[in-house]
Amino acid sequence: MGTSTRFRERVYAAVKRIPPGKVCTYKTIAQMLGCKAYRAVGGALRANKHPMIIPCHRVVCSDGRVGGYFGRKASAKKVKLLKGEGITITKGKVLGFGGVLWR
DNA sequence: CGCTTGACACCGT
DNA sequence: AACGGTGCCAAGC
Repeated sequence: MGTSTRFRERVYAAVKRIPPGKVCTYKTIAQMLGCKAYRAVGGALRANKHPMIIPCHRVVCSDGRVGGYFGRKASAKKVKLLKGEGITITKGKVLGFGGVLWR
């Protein structure tokens, strides 16, 4: 494992609870942790070395845009993973965002 | 200990 | 709708 911090572990714990076919936002994760560190949440996910265990592809932007993946602003891989769970992405945004939003 | 960097969010224009 | 500036906060140097 890479550098382990309490903050990151809290982020990972929250992300692991997102069920397949649903998405959550960086903002919501931060709120669950009791803070507004939206960007720090992205930073924690960027450090995630176990995407198969921590489903970070289910974390998207608050306006429905897919957001980044593995340090990149955009990723076809992230879109593919989401589509594989039944989520439709149109023009880089989650279709029916409110309906697939978890929590 | 201080400055910079983000896988973001929000507001004004 | 699309930019651009500002704010949030952990991590890295």
